[in-house]
Amino acid sequence: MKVSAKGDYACRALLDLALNYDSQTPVHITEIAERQGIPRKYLVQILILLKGAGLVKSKRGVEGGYMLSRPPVEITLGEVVRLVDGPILPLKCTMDDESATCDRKPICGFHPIWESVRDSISDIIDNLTYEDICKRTREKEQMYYI
Amino acid sequence: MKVSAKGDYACRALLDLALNYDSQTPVHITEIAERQGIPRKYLVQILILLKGAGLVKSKRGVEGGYMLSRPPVEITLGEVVRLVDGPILPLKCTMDDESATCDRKPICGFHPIWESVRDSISDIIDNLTYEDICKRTREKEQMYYI
DNA sequence: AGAATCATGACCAAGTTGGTCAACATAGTG
DNA sequence: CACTATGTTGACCAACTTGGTCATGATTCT
Repeated sequence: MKVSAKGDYACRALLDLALNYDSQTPVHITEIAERQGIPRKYLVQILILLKGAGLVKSKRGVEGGYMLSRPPVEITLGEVVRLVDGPILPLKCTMDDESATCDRKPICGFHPIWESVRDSISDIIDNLTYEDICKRTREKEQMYYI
Repeated sequence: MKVSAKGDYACRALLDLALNYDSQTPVHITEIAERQGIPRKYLVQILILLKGAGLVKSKRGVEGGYMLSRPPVEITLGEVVRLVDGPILPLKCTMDDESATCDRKPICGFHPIWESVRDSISDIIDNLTYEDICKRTREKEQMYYI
């Protein structure tokens, strides 16, 4: 698996929005950027990508900003990572893409190994929703401030 | 985790040598390259890297070539992948490197998540030796030829 | 109208990837 | 010794990716 800086930024930006989900008011980019330590101009691109995928929606104008378009419980970490950074474990051998299957597949001893690696990653990130992550974050914040 | 083409080549080249380990004779580059479908000139660099790490040893001259410097049971897949492609899950957040720890670590909800992903990958590849992989490969070859 | 904000596309420097090529060193053979 | 097959090394390179910046629009609210 690879999680690029961009992927990390996307995950954190979504967490920021998820923590704000209940208020039903948009958060604007500058706030997210400052709170999460993400370059503002770069964050713009990332949010546009997330919007294109239907994860967030935006509101223009003075009181504008971004908000989650689905409740946090319906967004998994795996969805976000795959959207931004592409397939988990991008090795020709393991791509399900019919065009790129490697011809050694039937005799390649590594094939089932890479698949099991990929599956064990998926198990974790596909079963983790932003609700879980919010909960963890709030717990951590509490511990930190007491 | 990321497994580049180079990493894949290294894994396969070592498998080729591991399958030949019992004969105690060196295999030369061209053979490995042809059997595994690796560009010959590129394979040279990879083998030099593996030699530098003490995984293989070489013999020059007419009957020269490469051979494993340790029995297959003492080489894990994790060792190879980390050597060629660097740390599993290279995200600042998860680097144990003391210089690069992210300052949000104590409150970052993602930190433990990435760590558990990394650990579950390590569990698989660090407990898999080239002896296991040889065995799997031989079984597959049998099935294929019958 | 004007201010605040999102939207879009062009651009860019630096690093990584996946190689190739030429020249040299060494070991075995006749 | 000379020759040849092989390993060794280092320079080089094109293409792509990463992680951004910048200028300019387009909306929306007041």
